[in-house]
Amino acid sequence: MSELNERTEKILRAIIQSYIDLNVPIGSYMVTRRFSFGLSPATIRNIMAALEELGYITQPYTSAGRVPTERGYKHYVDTLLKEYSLSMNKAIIHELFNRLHGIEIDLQRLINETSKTLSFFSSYLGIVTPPRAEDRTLKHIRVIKYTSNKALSILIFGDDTVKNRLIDLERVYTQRELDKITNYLNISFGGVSLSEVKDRVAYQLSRESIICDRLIAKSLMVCKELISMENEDILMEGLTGASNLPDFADINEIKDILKAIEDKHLMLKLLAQVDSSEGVQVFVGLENIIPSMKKLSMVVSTYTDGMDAHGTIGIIGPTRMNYKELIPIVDRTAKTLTKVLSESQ
Amino acid sequence: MSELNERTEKILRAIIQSYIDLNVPIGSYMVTRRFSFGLSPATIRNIMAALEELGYITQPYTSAGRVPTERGYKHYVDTLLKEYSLSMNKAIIHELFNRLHGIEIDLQRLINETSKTLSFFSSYLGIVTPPRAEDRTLKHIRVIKYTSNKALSILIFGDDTVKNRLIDLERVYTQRELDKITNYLNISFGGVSLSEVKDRVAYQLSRESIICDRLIAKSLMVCKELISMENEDILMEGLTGASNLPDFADINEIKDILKAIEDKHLMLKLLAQVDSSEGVQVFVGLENIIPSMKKLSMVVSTYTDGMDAHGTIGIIGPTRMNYKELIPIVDRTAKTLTKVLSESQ
DNA sequence: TATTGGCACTCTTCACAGTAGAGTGCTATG
DNA sequence: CATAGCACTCTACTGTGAAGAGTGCCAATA
Repeated sequence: MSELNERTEKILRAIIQSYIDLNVPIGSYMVTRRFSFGLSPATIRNIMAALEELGYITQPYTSAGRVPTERGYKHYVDTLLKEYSLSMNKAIIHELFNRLHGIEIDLQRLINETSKTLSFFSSYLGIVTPPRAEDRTLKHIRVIKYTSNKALSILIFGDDTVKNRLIDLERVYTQRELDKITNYLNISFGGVSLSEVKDRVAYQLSRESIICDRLIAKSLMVCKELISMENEDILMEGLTGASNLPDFADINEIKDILKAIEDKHLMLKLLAQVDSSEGVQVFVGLENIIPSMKKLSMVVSTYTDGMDAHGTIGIIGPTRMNYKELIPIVDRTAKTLTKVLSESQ
Repeated sequence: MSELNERTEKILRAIIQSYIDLNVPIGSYMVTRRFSFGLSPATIRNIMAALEELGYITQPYTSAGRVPTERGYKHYVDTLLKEYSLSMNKAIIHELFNRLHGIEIDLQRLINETSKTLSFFSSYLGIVTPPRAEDRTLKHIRVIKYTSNKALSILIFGDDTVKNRLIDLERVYTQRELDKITNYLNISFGGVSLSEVKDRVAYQLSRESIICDRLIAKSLMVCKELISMENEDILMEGLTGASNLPDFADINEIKDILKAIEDKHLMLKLLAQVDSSEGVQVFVGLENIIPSMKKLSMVVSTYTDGMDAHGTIGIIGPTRMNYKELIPIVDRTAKTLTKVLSESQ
């Protein structure tokens, strides 16, 4: 509660919530009309002056209403997250579940649908990253002869998704040899997480001069190549209704978001900030990461695939988005996604 | 040349090109200043009145300059496509090639990069569809035992891309049986296009009661399932610089494009119009397909993957986009893509 | 001492009017 | 047939003034 007493706190929240609802500078009279604090506008005025002094709100110009500052939003969001008595409309919960249920089979589609759903409920940009490749475990590896100098390699992951690639061989191998490679790889790396595999391959390759077994060396090279293809960090977004919202009447906000979408690297940089152990996290004002995103905020949470890997979901919207409504939505979506994925195991 | 004589034609083109350049209603005086026709404004005025009569241009209000109508644009584009003396900046050709060269390996990335490139050069929405799955030929099929009731099926296509999926088996098969299935499928469908495979599977399944060979029936079922997964029509887009362009100062145009992106179905409906045998095609005013896209146009062309399959690339932008510049860009991009794909075979 | 009503003041927003300018159509003329 | 001239139209811009929302301060009050 820091430097604010309960009443001041309440009024700050009233101002911020009003501003979020109306998108208009909030004056003292406005506050008394919308909330029944049993206080006169004059009193509110005094408190507002104090809140301005403390940097929570500000006036766009002399004798205008007050608008929350970044600090104000941060404080507001903090109290929201602390209380966490955020309730949700039953209908929304239901709709949410329905949207994600029944497409467990295809992770890609599920991720896609999730981003659309987030976007649909928020009217802003929905972002979803797939479960981090590095966390996924390898279940089974197979290398099959294809042509004389090409082999088809297949990775099956813990969640039964499959990745594969044709790899070039520098000499002719028999299927028998390939089976030996396969065998070795499965024994070494079956059930191991990709990041672990990476480390082990690097270590073993460094020792390889001692072992001197050509086939095993080759196996490791194959493995290295296979894993390297897992680095791509796909990232889905949706901007479904963003264009409808009056919020975005200011064209520059749309431009800012579009600019963000353009550059996946920026996005990843943004998501790198997310702590996977916590629940919902809110980042108000993204300018410390991307200068042009000064007036944008991000609400994120993490989910797991029911195994070991976790991914990130969230939304990006204007700083003055409706946190009260959106925090539970992101929270719920993350939980629903985790549930759906766990069940499909 | 229809109802217009050469001089009138020239002036119509001057007006449209000026409007595209300046985005401002074009008056008679303006035309004489920007082009040296050796005619006075008064003469131009008479011709303009005639052009308005014919429906090629219109006045936003009494005594304003003229603006092209949809009909005007169509006529303009037709003459552009007929002449086809459209030249391109060497630097752009070079840049274009560089962007697409060297990533032949990964079709997905190539498509992605192409859409970004189109978007980059046009500042509008770039669209690229992958080579039509139905046109692709099947090179090799394999079914591998995975667990007692699951098998891993692998399709290798003519272009060496690989698709796979885990399929459920209703009883336990030995690898020997699966090999037999594999064998049968390869003999039947190796080198055949997917659409052809589809037909044949349907036909053979209808005759299957006669053959009565359980394994073959199962093979066909497997094949059917495998192919059905090929139906997804992925579609990449980019909107890289669109937000920078002054054209889009009108927020509604951005909204229209965003709305289009939202709905892949609409997009596919749009692209269904494209004739794969022709070169560059231009669709002015997309309202007959999607009402909200009245003020948008599409410039498209097709490419092939060096084998039998062809895909579509193009851009969608405001009706008053710079066709003169963008038609060659789309044309060139399609050709570059075809070239890059053919070389990587 | 905290709260409140009253009051003068500030700043934006909106409507309205007036003007400059670009462009037109028409007509008379070379 | 092309053109110069002219009266006319409509927009875009500018400035002004009034309405309104809101403030800060001060004195009165519980």
